[in-house]
Amino acid sequence: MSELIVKRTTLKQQVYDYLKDSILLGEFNPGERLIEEKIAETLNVSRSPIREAVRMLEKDGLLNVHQTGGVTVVNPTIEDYRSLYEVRVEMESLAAYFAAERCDDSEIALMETSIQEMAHEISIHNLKGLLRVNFNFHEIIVRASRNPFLISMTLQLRGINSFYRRAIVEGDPRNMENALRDHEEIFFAIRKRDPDFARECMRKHIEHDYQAFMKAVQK
Amino acid sequence: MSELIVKRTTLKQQVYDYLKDSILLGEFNPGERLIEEKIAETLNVSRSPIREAVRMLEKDGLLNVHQTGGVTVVNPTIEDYRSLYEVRVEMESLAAYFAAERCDDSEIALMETSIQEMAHEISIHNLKGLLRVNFNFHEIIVRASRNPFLISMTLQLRGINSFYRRAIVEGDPRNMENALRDHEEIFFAIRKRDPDFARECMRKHIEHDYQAFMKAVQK
DNA sequence: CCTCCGTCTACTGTATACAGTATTCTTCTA
DNA sequence: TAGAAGAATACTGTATACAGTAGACGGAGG
Repeated sequence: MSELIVKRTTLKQQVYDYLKDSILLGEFNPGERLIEEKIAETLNVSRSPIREAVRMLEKDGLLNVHQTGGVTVVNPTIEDYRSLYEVRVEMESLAAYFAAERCDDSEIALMETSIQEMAHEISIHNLKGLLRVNFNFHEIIVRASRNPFLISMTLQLRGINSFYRRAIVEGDPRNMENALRDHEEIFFAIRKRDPDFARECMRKHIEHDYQAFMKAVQK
Repeated sequence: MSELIVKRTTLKQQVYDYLKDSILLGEFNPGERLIEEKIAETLNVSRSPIREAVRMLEKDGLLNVHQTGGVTVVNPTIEDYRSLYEVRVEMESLAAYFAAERCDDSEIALMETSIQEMAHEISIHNLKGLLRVNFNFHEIIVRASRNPFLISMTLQLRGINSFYRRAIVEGDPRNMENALRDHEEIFFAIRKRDPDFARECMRKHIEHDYQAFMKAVQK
């Protein structure tokens, strides 16, 4: 019975998920070359689904194509991150604006829960949990924007952005306390249904994040 | 000798280009299902490169996956276009802002040329040329933003947006005259190196475009 | 006439095979 | 010892083969 459900996914999707997770969790080093045959062997699948997954990750901006064929894990420069944040600050601020206009009560409840969870993770110094719950808060807001393009593009940027992200937390514990305060502020603005204020709060928050990120990466 | 250059492209890339053009030029109808074997036969290639091209177009948002497998050409609703413009207005305005800060003289010259070409295409009522040169102007500005993420995402949105675009021109010839005036205004702002003004001009322009688009699509 | 069930077909998902080209390694020469 | 040429190897790009499944079609039972 549950087998029927299990079988409802394709190998190419599983490979895609596996590779994406591996890249984002740092199990492949930035700049490292990916060999189709090796992955095929590791996962016990043929190269066909792998090639398709690779093409998708390429479009996600997580893999670079070598002109001669073959792909490497993306290795963003400081300059790339500057560009990324230039766009991210605009997109997520816009998302906060729309979220304040459009989100429903259940989403507001989710945000509140997320903030509580974040406080908890901070108190127990759980790095992995912090990263997860932080991502989660932003995702709730972005999805509350009700704009599929904004959602997919923001999440794509977030993916690329999550490379050295753990360094932010490790670099200075107070970063996350500040982030929590930012989140609360954003949450209040959205709950008050004040789009412009929500937008400004988010803008400030992403700029804080940018500064923390840059400080953490300078190493 | 030139053969060496010619051979520097893969079938999957050619298939990708072919399918993308076909979709954007309306040679496949929105919602139409694409059959791998048919395309393979048409292009005299195997299904392998086609499958990879399809995965890329899927990520571009030009093909939808059917849960049972198989893909259909995307068929955006009015609501989708509203979402699209919500994002596009923000991204392209931001691009204009950065372009005013960062573009060099050669890019300014390109913009000027593009405007002249547009005036010419209007005077000879060349629909296809108009679409091309209009796209071209926006592309110059977006690239002048020097932000790779902004560039790729904006061009992606533009791709999806180019579906019913010809209807704008066909609907009312004055739309393009207005667009030309908008372009001039944007150009002056960028040449004056006035980022904020460039941003506002672009914002107004995209909003005009949105109105013209919606009016044209209501049919 | 409808609908339920089976078969048949068309298509996708995945594996495998093969050719061609980078890349690496080796060996020879200056 | 450095550098170049050539062979061996490692990968990719593409084609083909095969299995499984969804949907179409058609016939039997109500």
